[in-house]
Amino acid sequence: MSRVLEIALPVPVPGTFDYLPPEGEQADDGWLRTRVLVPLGRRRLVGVVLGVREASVDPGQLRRAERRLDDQPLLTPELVDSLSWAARYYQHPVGEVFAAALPAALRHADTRLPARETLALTDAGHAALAAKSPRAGSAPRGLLEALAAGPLDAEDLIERQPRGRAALRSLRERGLVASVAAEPARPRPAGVAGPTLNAEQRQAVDTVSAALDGFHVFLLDGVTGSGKTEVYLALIERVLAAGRQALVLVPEIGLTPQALARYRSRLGVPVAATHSGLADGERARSWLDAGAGRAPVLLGTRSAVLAPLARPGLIVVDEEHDASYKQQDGFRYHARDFAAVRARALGIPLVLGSATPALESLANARAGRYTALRLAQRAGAASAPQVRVVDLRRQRLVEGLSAPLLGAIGDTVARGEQALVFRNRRGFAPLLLCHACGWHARCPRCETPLTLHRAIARLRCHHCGHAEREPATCPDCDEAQLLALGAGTERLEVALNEQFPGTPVSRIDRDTTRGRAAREQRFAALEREGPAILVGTQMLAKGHDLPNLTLAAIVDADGGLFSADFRGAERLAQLVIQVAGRAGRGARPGTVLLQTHHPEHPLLRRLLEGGYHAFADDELQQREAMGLPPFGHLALLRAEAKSRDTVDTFLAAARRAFGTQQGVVLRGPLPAPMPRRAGFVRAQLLLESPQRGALQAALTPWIAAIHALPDARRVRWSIDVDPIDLA
DNA sequence: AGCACGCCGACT
DNA sequence: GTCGGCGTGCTC
Repeated sequence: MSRVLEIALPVPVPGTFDYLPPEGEQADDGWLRTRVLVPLGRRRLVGVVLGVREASVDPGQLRRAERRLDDQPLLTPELVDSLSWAARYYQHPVGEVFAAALPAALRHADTRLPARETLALTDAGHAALAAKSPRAGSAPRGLLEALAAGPLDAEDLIERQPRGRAALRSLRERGLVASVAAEPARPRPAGVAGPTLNAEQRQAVDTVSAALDGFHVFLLDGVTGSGKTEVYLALIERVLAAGRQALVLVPEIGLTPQALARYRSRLGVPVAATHSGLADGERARSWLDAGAGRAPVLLGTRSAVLAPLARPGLIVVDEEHDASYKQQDGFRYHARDFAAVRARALGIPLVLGSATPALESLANARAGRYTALRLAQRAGAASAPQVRVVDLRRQRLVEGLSAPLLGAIGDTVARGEQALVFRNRRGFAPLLLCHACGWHARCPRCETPLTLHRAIARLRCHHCGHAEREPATCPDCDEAQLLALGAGTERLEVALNEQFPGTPVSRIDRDTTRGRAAREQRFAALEREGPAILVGTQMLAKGHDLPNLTLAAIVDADGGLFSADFRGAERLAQLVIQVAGRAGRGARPGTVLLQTHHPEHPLLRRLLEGGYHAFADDELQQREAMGLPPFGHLALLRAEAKSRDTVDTFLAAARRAFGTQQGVVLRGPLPAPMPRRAGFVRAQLLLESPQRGALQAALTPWIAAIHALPDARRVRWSIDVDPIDLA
């Protein structure tokens, strides 16, 4: 009778591995939820101890763990349970799920976390402050002033000030600031009081506050500008007052320095953050602080939902409809859905906020599983924007822009206001065509048309990154006349510059604006500017408030109306409402123009006449009739390989392994919407069931069988439970 | 995923 | 005669 450690290891095989404890040590409960270093084959890996139990095989077969890496459990029992559940639900190897939950800095044995450093003014620093030495308003000055009240944590200090890291380096070099042994000054300044809540906001806060002691999901369904964040802040204050923690999830694009600063200044407590802009060590520190209860608030993007919480009190998912909550590779979890699982396990409320809730969430609210809280009033003076449709049929167009649209932009800038032109396509033109022979530029690896980027004279594949020079003549027939068809954001920028000479045109897309900081800078500049035109992609639809923006235009709504994907219409409706929300946030009313060849399309009419909820009613009916989410449940088995045959053989074998299952329909092999990508051939099988339980029951043995298929090793395959698109 | 083992082609 | 190609199999 020897007890063994059950360990989750980052290898793509289902299940855990058993190890004996190191020589001379006992496998007792003290090992639970710690990280250990173990040998696996020729390698040494870091794993997490999920259990301690009697050996299920002959202990003589087992190897010994090398050593433990943590004195204390790193995860909470609830997190281990929830992640184990997620591994089963999403059909992903449990070791990889735990590896995904650990911050990168903790996935290796040689972890050395940056020590916490407390900084204080030196005598020279005090003197400089008194002598008003760094210029008022400069970043170094800001840091000195912050330190005047007492020593502060280094990272905390840096985040209080734009360009804080560079400023701190210079202060250190000049000997004005130094590391000290003291604790950071506490208590920090009390939170700044927020605006008085309106009746709707108060009602929402009261309703959730009355339910802080148990699991409940609230859908905070509030129009853009209705002040959802104020509701979150008021709730978090109550949770903090009760000595508990709050976890706040925001979309990838939403975790701006401003947003973070707002939470920090309003709550007056340390707010730990996790986002892609942070160094690994800092992310790990936030994660550990949350798990140890040192961080009262954890604010982060998708993966923050995988963090441990020592004293959980509330989870908030802002903009819960946002697609960035779904992980699209590896462990394909949905952070909003996993937040619900954790809130239930933790016995705490979950608040989902959105102006355009996902149809899943609306259906849950309608079925009574969630409690809907409505915020219908725009806060302050802002009034709802007016939406107008521009019928594109038989219109003369300038690079896709109609006369009414150009007229509206002209009027807007003439009034000294700003206009936003939204086009979901980067580059100059999505197609380069030979007028003489019909040749068009295609990606050799994906077989899709290449996008022309004229400014850099290159053709680029937006699916795999392939790039080549823009040809001067047709490679097939040598004809000089190549036509650039269609208009992306780059071409719109050129056209708008020609149409509105003298008005600054600013393009905001992945090509012009890489990274969070660049985006913020662009927006910050526009916040102060007078008349301007912004052209760009999705990036424009959210984020920064631009008070002087009064016109928003959607150049092409037809893509969403006739999308191959079942979520196309939902995405378009969300985009229209979100873009509309960007116009007229200040005192002036906003207008939204929507260009389409199908002004009579029923979904568009419903959206414009009845609003998002009327649209959602119709769309939900259609989904129900078609057995699609949220009424039907889906899982997608994707496969790709260098040769078509390999993919087909694998999917045929997977299909046979499935057989037939009660209440689950298997469709396919279907060609993927992108049948070739980066030199790989792709295809997929789709499982559908009206019952989540039936789908799960069928999936578990099937995935086990697929792991055992010899053909599975010849392809790259993955399973996507609850896919958000079929691409 | 790594990392081995293993059996067939062009090279010092 | 070897170096190395990637098919096959395993990892407590």
